[in-house]
Amino acid sequence: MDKKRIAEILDEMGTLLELKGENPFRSRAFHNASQIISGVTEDLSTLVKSKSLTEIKGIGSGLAGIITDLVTKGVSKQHEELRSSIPKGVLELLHLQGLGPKKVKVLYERMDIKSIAELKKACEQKLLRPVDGFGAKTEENILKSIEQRERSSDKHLYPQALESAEKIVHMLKGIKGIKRCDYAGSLRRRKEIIGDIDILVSAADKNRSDILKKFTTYEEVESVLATGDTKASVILKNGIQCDLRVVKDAEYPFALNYFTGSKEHNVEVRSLARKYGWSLNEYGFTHIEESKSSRKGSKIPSCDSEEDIYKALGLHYIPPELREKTGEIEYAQKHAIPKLIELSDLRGTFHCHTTDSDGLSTLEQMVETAKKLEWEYLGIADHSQAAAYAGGLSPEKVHAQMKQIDRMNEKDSNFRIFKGTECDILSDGSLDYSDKLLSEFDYVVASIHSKFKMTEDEATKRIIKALKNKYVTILGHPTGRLLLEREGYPVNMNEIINVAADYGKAIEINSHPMRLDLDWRYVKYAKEKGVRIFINPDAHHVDGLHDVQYGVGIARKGWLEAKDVVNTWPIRQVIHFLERK
DNA sequence: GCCGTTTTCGGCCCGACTGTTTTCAGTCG
Repeated sequence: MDKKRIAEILDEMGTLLELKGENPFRSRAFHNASQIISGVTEDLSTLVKSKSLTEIKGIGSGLAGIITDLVTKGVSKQHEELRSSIPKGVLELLHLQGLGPKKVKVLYERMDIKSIAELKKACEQKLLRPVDGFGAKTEENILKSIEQRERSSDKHLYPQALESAEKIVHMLKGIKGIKRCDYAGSLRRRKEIIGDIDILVSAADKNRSDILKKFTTYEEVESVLATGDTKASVILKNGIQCDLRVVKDAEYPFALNYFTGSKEHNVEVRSLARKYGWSLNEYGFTHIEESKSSRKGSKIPSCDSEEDIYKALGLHYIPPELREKTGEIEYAQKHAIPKLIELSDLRGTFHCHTTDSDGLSTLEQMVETAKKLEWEYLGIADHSQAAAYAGGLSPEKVHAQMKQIDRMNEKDSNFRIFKGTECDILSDGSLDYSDKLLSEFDYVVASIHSKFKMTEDEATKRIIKALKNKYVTILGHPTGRLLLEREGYPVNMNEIINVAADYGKAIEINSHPMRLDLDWRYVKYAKEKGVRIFINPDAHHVDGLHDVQYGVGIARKGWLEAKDVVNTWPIRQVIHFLERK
C-alpha cells in the first residue's frame, strides 16, 4: 500500500475517533501521523523492515503497529473495526461547511441521519431546530452548504485532474496500435477548474475496440457510464468523469483542436475558415458548396498538426492556454502571440513553507529539490506567530531558522536561500511581527488568514494598510486562498494595485479558482501599472509543483511575459528588487 | 496516541466568529 493511501487511512481513523467522541488528543495523534507520513521521504517498507518508524517524532508504538500492518498486509484490524462502526455517509457529512465531528455525532446518534440526502430532508422539514445546539439558523446554513456542495461536485481543481489525465495518457500510450494520444478540453487549456477530462487517441479502426476495452477496465475507473464504437465515458475513482474518443490519425489534429476548445474560440476559427470558402469541423476542412458561399474555396492544404490548421487560416499557432476568445485571433493574425511563461522560466520562488510551520518537507529537503529543478534560489516564508493553527513561528524560532539559513548559504555559494516570512495581516491591518523583526528578513510576504467575512471596504483597507508597511515586499494571495467550496473575501483590486504601484510592491497570483475573472483582470491591470507579479507555488512540498503549475497557468492567460514576473528573473535582478524595499 | 520527563502521568499551538446560549460549545483556519 502506498504512502498516500496510508496517510488517508490514518486521517480517516482520526476522524472516526472524533465521531465516536474519543479523547480528542488521541484523534489528533492520528491526524498528525497522517501529515507526518505524507511528508516522509524515505520508503515506508524500508522503515518497517528496520523497525525505525518510532524514531519519527509523532509516531509511537501504537501508530507504528498500524502503519506496519498497512504496509505489510494492506489492512489494519483497528481501521476495519473503526470503519464498520460508522456508516460511510456519516463521514461525508463532515465535508459540509459548518459541520464538525460534534454536530455530526449528534445528527447520527440522536437523529439517525446517515447521509447528506437524509440531512437535507431533515433540514427542509425543520426537524433539527428542537435539538440542543441546533436552531433555525443552523438548518439554513446546512442547506446552504449542501447547495454549494452540489454546485461544485462536477468541478475539480486543475492539479488533481492533471494527475489523473497524465496517468491515463501514459497507460494508453503503452497500448499497441495507438498512434497519437493527448488530453484535450479545459485541462489542455489549463483552466483552473476542470469539469471533466477529455482524452483523444488516434488509431486504426481495427484497434478501436481493444483500446476502448482497456480504457473502461483501467484500474482507476470506478464505473463505466457509456461505451460505444468510438468513444467511452467513465467515472474515475476520484470522482472525475473522463471521456475517451478514438479517431483516425488523419483526423487527429482537427479532433484535437475541436475538443480542446474553447467553444467560443472554435466558433471564431470556424467562421474564419468560411472566409476561405472552407467548412471546419472535428474531422477536417471541406469545401463549402458554391451556392452557399460567396467565395470559391481554394485548394485545401493538408494538415498533420494543429500548427498546420492555424497556418492554413493565415494564423500564427495559438497555444491552448490562449484559446478563450480574448483577442487571440487578432494577435495570431498579426503574428503577435506572446511567448508564454513556462515552468522552465522559473528561477526560484518565495512562498515556501517548511516543517518549521505547516510544510511537509524540511528546509534541507526543499533546498535540495530546488537545486534539482535547477533553480537559482529559494525563498523560505513560514507562517508568522498568529497563524498558530499552522505552527506559526515565534520570534525565537525565526532567529533559529535564520541562523540555519546563514549556515547553509555559507556552505554553497552557487545557490541562495532568502530569509522570508509569510506574515499575517492582522484584523486591523497591522502586521504580526514588529518592524524590528520584519527588518531582519530579506523579504516579507503579507497575507490574510483570519476573519474572512469582511466587506470589500474592510478587506481593501486592511490590505492597503499592510502594503504601506515599508518592510512588506509581496502581497500574498490577495483574494484569498480558499478553494472550491469556500468563498474568498471581496477586494477592490484596482485600488490595491494602485497602492502597490506607488509603494513598489509585488503581488502574488494564486487566488481563488471560483473567482478567477477577478484574478485575470487584476493581472492585466497590474501589468499596465508596472506592478510586479509573483507566481505563487505556496509550496509545502516543493517537488509537488502543482501549485506552481496553477500559478503559471494564470500567468499565461494574463498575457504576462517572463520579465513581468518576479520569480522568473535571474538572481541579480531579484536581489536588486528585494533590496529596493 | 505521543511526548518528555519531576520514570508514571499530565499536557497536548490558539484566536475569532457564529449561533446557541444566558456564559459557552462548536467550527474554522
